[in-house]
Amino acid sequence: MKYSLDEVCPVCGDKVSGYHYGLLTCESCKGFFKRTVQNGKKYTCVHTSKCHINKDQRKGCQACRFQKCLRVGMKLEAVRRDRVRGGRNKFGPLYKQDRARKQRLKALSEVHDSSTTITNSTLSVETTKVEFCEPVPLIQTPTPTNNECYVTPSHDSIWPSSLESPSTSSIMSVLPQPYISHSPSPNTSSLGSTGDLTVRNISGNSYIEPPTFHPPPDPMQTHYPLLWGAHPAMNPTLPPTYLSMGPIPAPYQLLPFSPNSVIEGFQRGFYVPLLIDQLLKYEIVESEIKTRIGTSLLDVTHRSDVFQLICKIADQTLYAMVEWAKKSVFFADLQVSDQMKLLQDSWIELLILDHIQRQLKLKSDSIELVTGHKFSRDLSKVSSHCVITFRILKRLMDLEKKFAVLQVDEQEIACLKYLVLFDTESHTAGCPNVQEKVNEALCEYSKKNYMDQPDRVNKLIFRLSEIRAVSSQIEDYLHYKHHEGKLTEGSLLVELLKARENGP
DNA sequence: TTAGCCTTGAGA
DNA sequence: TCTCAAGGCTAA
Repeated sequence: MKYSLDEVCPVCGDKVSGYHYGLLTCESCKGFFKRTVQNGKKYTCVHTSKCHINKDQRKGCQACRFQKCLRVGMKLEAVRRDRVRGGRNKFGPLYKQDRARKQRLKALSEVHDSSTTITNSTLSVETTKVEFCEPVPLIQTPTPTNNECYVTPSHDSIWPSSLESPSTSSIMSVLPQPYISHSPSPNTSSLGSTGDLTVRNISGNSYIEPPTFHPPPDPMQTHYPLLWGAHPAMNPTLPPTYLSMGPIPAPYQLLPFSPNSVIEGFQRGFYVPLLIDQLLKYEIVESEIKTRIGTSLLDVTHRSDVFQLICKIADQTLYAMVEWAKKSVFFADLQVSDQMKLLQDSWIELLILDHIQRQLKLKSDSIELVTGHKFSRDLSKVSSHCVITFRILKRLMDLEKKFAVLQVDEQEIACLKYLVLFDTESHTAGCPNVQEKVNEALCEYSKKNYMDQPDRVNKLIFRLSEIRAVSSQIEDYLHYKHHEGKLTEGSLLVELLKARENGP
């Protein structure tokens, strides 16, 4: 099988040699993944579990390399327990499907080299191209902490054999896995398993009363002024670039989701566990974001304007997201260092979920941004030179479609956001079992309200691994754009991007 | 330990 | 019979 030259290993960027353990990877990552799983290797990241993996640096950190293998979708269950050689496994149809999809994409990008149409209900229609760029190798500047990750040997695997993997395997890549563990962060909260939360039992399940909100302390503002210290206008030490970008964002307004929403656990005819109701307590007000973006970027007529617009929207959404998180159940009581760690790890995925949520609400034929700008969904109009952008857009739209098919509701989205937010690799002591609690509530919600869809939660959880894969691509793309000088220094987006790269 | 090449064998 | 994704081997 020949693979096109632009096929790169999603783990390290090297040339792919074929499908290995679930996806197209290079020979070395295939071997690395196999060795790791077969021999039950235990790796420790000497930095912050955020080492950037590329062809040159892939040998630098085994822990992060293996993490990335899992993150991009390499499948543990494809490593054979019995080590039998040859033959095919159950992923054959998956590979076939993926191959067909790539063929279609390739055909599309070869045929079309025109532009993406951008329209706005209030603006004149202009044509522009969405930019395409390949990611470049990145330099990681780690700081010392201790994070480890290990796998149990494949002969101890829970899979009965390589050819029979449980249907729940997709969950393994998202929820805390028996295969992977991380040593706790040195900066951990004092909150215990339930801390000062009140646990009450409803229908055999435990739900958590919301903790009282304590504003996080300020010491970290010095290091993360944008993330934790409101707006740069309040802080004259910050670079002036951001200040020139638009109106000063006041603290974001967060409206209660639905003041009288809980009536004995029922909401709009749906049974809603109290925990989910708490997750929905605050929601980001889009009009606020729009207002703060101002009018400077509304007249989008050029491709660079589009990128700037998207960055500005992301930046302002991030401000709102930080405020949302800081007021949210579980999160509010964490130490600031833990809060930041969680946000640093999840902001891209949260942005993706936010974007998908908006598209689900609008049900529009085009992709609609918070500013009202509309983008055609016709990928054939994306320049064929921009392979990465094409792939990101395609994957985002595929994801969105899957959410639409499932008719994912806002309660479920709220749960997914929390699962993403608390998908910490370091298992900080400040947020024990949050994923488990949210997962339980989601299962309960799904069981009660979608009785005809017993595998609905599995499907939802699987979407998270897809979101994670796209976020990884987006992160690489943003690093490239940053390297190119296309991102605004001093913006929250850049701050988070750097924090993710460098660690705290 | 890594990574490139080799061998194997089920399924198309 | 061919393909190709598993595991194995081995030089660096």
